Amino acid sequence: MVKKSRSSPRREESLSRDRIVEAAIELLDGDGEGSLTFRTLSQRLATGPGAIYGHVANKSDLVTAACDTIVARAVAASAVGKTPQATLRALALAMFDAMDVHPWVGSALIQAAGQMPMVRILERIGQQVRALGVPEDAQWATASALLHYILGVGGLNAANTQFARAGGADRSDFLDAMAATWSRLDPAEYPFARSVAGQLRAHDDRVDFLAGIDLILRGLKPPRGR
Amino acid sequence: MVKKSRSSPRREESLSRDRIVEAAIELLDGDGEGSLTFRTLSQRLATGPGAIYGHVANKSDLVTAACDTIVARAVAASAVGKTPQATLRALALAMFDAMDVHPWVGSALIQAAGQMPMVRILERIGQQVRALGVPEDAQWATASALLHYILGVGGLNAANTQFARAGGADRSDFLDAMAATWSRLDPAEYPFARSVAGQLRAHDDRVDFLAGIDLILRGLKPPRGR
DNA sequence: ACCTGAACACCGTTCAAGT
DNA sequence: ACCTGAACACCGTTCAAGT
Repeated sequence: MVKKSRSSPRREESLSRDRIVEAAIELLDGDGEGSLTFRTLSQRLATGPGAIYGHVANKSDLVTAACDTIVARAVAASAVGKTPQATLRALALAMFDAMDVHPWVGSALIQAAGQMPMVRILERIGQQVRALGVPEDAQWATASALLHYILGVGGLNAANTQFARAGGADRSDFLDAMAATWSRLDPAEYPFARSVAGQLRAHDDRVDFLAGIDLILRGLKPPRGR
Repeated sequence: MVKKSRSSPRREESLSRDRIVEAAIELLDGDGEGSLTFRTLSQRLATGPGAIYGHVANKSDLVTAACDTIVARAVAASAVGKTPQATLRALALAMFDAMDVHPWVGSALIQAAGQMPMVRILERIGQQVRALGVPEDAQWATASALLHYILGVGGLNAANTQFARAGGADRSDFLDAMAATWSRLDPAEYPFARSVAGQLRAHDDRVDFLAGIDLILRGLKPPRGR
C-alpha cells in the first residue's frame, strides 16, 4: 500500500540513535518542547513508540542528546579569534544564536547540568580563561561566572522566544505586551522597571548580551597598566 | 465517617488562591517538580481536582504563583546594606539560598520570564545599579548581566540539587560521580574540565557564586582612582 | 456561586507477540 | 536481535451534575 523503493527491508534506513536524535531536533524546533512525543516521533520514523527505547534510555536522555548535538555544532563552528577575549566573545555569540534558533536548548542544558553538553562549553571557556593568565585558583570561579552568564541569558531569551511563539504573536508583540505590563507597575515600588520598560523594544538583545560579556571580562584583570 | 471539628461547612478553611499556592509549594519542596499534580494537590486540600481551576488558570499559572511567593519573601528578607554593592551581594545570596532550598524556583523563574517574580529581582538590582552611578544608557545592560548571572547559577545549582535528590544520593555523592566522569574525559580535548574535576568537591558553591558577583561588580566602574 | 468527580484526550514506558 | 503496538498507569483539563 505504501510506496516502497526497491526491496528495502522495512524502512529507507534502519533505526539508529543518530536518526532518532535528528528527528527529535526537528520536532523540538518545529513546535516547541511539548510537541516532542514518543508517538509523534515514532510516527515520523515510521515505527512504533517502543522501538525508540532500543536506542535511547528515556525522554530526558533523548532531549539531552539532542541538546548535545546542537551545542557540539555551535562550539565547533565558533571562530577562534586572535585573542582569548575574541574567542570568548565568538563562543558566547555562537551559543546565544544557537539558543535563539533552538529555544529548547537553554532549559535542556540546565536540566543536564554537569553532563556533556555543558562540559563542552565549560572546556572552551576554561581554555581561554587560562590563556588570559587568570591565576590557577581563580580559574574555576571565572569560567563558571562566564558559563552561568551565558546560560542565564540564553535560557531567558529562549523562554521569551518560546513564550512569544506559543502565543502565536511574534517577538515584538510579546515585547510590547511586556513593556505595557511593566509600565503599569506602581511607580513608587518599581521605578527602575518602569523606566526601563520603554527601552525594552528598542534594545538589541544580542548587543546587551555582548555588553555583559565585556563587563565580566573587564572585571577579570585588576588594572595594572592597561 | 471523617472526624469533623464542630459544624465547619465542609473544610477547615474555604478554598483560596493562597491556600492552594501554599500547598503547591509544600508539594514542590517535598518531592520535586514531578510530584505536583492536580490530583495530589486536591487530595491534600480535601477537594476535587476541578475545584482548583476556580482560583488558578492552569498548572503553569500555579507554579509561577508559587515561585513569586518564594521570590517575594526572599527579596523582602534580604538586608539592605550600607553600600549598593553590599545590598547587591545580600540580594544575590538571598536568591541563591532560596533557590537552594526550593530547587524548582530556578526553572520556574526562567519559564515565567518577564513576569512578576523576575521583575521583583530586576527592580531591586536596578535600583542598586542606579545608586552606583552607572550612566543611564548602561543601566539596563548592567542590571540584566547581574540578573542573568544570578538566574544562571541558581538554576544550575538547583538542577544539581534536584538531580542528586532524584538519584537518592546526597549532594556530595553526586559531585563525586560528576568529578569521576570529568576525569575520564580525553586529556587532549578536555584539559580544563579534567584539571578542574578535582576541585569540584572541595569548592563551596556559595563562595564561587559571590566571587562571580564581585567579578561583575569590579567590571562596573572603569578604574578612575580606585 | 461554588464544589465535585467522572470523563476526555492525552502522556511516557513496558512487554508479550511477532519477524 | 530487533521491531511492533496494544496495554498500563498515569497526566492536565473540562463540564454536567449536584449543593
